[in-house]
Amino acid sequence: MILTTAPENPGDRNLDDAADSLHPLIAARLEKMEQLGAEVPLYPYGYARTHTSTQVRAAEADLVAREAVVKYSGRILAKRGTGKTLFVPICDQDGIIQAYFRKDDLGEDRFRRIQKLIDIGDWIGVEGTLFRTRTDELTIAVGDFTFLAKAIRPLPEKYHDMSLENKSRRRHLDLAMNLESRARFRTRSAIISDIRAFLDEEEFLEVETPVLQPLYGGATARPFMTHHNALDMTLYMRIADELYLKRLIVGGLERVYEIAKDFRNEGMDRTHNPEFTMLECYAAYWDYHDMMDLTERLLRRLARRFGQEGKVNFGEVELDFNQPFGRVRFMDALAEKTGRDLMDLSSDDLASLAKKHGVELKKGMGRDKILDELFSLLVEPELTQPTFVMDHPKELSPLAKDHRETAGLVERFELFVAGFELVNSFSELNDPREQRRRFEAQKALIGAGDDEAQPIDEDFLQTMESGMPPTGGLGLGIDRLVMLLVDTNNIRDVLLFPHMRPEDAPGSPG
RNA sequence: GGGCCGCUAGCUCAUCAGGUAGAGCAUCUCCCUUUUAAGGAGAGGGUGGCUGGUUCGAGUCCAGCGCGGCCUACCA
Repeated sequence: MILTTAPENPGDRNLDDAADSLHPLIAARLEKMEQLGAEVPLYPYGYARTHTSTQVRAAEADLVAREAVVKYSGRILAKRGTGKTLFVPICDQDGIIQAYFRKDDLGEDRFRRIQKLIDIGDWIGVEGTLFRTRTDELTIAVGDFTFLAKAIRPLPEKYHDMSLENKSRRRHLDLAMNLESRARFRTRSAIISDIRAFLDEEEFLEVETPVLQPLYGGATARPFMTHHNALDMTLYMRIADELYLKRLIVGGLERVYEIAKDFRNEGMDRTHNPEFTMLECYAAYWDYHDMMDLTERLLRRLARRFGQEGKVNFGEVELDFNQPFGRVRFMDALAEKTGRDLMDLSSDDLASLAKKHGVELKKGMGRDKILDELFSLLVEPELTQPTFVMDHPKELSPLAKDHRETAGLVERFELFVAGFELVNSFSELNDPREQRRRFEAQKALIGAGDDEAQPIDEDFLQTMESGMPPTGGLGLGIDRLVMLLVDTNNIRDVLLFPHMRPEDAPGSPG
């Protein structure tokens, strides 16, 4: 819901015009703003604060002893008046410090200004000395104050939580009202910084590759399409960084990584957003065993920094990253669940077995796809503690290298935690002839109606023909990692601006 | 995509059985010089998501649509 009776976007409307159509709450604030403007600048250019809330609290003893005047600033969260005094909690980035305004100290005019013209939601700077109230609340006794900015719209109610929808749609209000929401997003930022620090220590080079690509690849997903006007050509938003990062390996950059948005034109739910953040990293001379080692060290470090000594509470379970991660071969796990070695099964027998276990068989489903479905159904839900699933069927992994011992498999692993896939990695395929065959097989899948299969990328094949060293590669979903570490099961809690459907019905006038 | 639930004041929510709407916070007026979900007295504020239907009468019953939440299936 919105305050004004007409357009949702405040930018669509000149708030000074058509006052009769304004919401009364906004009209009242505009009126006060006018009065206030006659007394003080409405939009000053800065404020020279001396202390943040954290610094005030840290230095309290010294500041009180010296009777020092501090200058502190933030947003007004509430006003509690007793006629000739006023208590005002003021929130800055880190926390809240209460200010105490007293008529006798400020004089008639200035006290009326804070009492009548300045609203909850406004920004203000206060200067004064510190004291503790009767109820032991650290407080600034205000000697003077400076108006910093006006809020024309009211803040949400302070006592009840906003709905998840409102938090997601109006993140500025969520952040304004909920310090724990700010903390969650700071944790996200700290996690990403720490991943960068780790990879930098491991001598990986951070790079940037194109978001707009003439051809998409590196994952199985439907892309977003867009159009370049000057070139009059279709471009795709990337679904993965993989093919470009491998070009850099071919070029001789031995360890590269990118943390960036990928875009997949698929369903949305509490674990999927159309754009999401992915870490991909590639190391020359490494295989997937080396990547498992890297993964384990990275996640253990993060769990020690952001969890409790390497353990992470997630919902009802405690995830332990201190122990060596579990390892299970893809086919072994399936064999254990079904009591049969599925490698030797005929396609018909496999299909009927899958059906028995509740797999929905669709047209164009190859046997490896069926195996994948079976695995999702039977094995994944039970993979709570960090577990590497290794050595997948070939068809599902068109960019992974053949297994060095077992025909029909590739050297790949996925790391599962709390039942969902966090990391996907392989010994990268670097034989251009084999890569071409894999692309041909994908093309056949597209022909058979699989709209997630990858198109043939001639430019990439040509790159690989220049010679690619043995390489290990890895992709890690950052959003899901953050969800694990901050203990939430909804991706909207870890995305500042998750994609939301428009509130207005489509086609309504702008 | 499927199932279930929801949409009422700026925010969070009530409204039993169909008789055209209430509370707390916020806003406005008044009282109160250490409050903290401040308190007290009063006032204003509503296209009950949208569109249709049933009915003398619909926030309430029915249908369609929109948006959201949870569960479920799939791509990270």
